[in-house]
Amino acid sequence: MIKGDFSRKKLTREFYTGELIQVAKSLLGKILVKQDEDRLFAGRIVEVEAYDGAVDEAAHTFIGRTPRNEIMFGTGGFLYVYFTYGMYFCCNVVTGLEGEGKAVLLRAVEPLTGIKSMAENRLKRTPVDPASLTKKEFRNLTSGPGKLCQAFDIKREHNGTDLLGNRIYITEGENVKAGDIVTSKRIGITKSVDLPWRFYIRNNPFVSK
DNA sequence: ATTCCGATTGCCT
DNA sequence: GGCAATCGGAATG
Repeated sequence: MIKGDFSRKKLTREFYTGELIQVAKSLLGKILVKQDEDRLFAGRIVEVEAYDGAVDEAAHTFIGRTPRNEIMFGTGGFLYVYFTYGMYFCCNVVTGLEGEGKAVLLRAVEPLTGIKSMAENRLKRTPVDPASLTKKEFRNLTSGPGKLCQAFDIKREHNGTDLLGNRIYITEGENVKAGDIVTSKRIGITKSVDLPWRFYIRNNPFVSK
């Protein structure tokens, strides 16, 4: 359905510079695309979390500007990629304006294109026959922030990527009905734990946990 | 220089 | 459900 479909419109700078929570919810159902030299990856965004350095102790920007969070303090529409737990990467969509320090963590996507490559990246062996994956293995390709970055091969070098460029970008997708968006507390954090800033598509099998 | 610990995952009981 | 893996960023000495 999406494979080979380049007709969908890219999200604009105006979209990304909008209000954090609005952007976070609106990202659900959109298509994350990564075009490598030899491979194309695409997945439908099904789970996100919002982070806001102005009020949110869990945000990397809460402590003020550092070399690490420089991209997150920039203007909306750039990718903030960070390394965590000594072995994983997580990627965020920066939102708002220069200096605000707001971003949306991409927590899970539903694989659409490049599934064979995603499986090879996740299982760390090659070749992999996608048809041989069990339902559980298939779900496990992109059902978490570290998993989706490994599947898409998103790493340190992609920090700061302009989402209006041609390497990594997000396009329009299928509309998600408001009633299908679930709001909850965020996962895996120890500060500002009560902010209801996790959003996901109801009953989607790729949503983490 | 040293210490602490994390926006995670996978394996073990 | 518990916990180890693994390392870089930030704080502290």
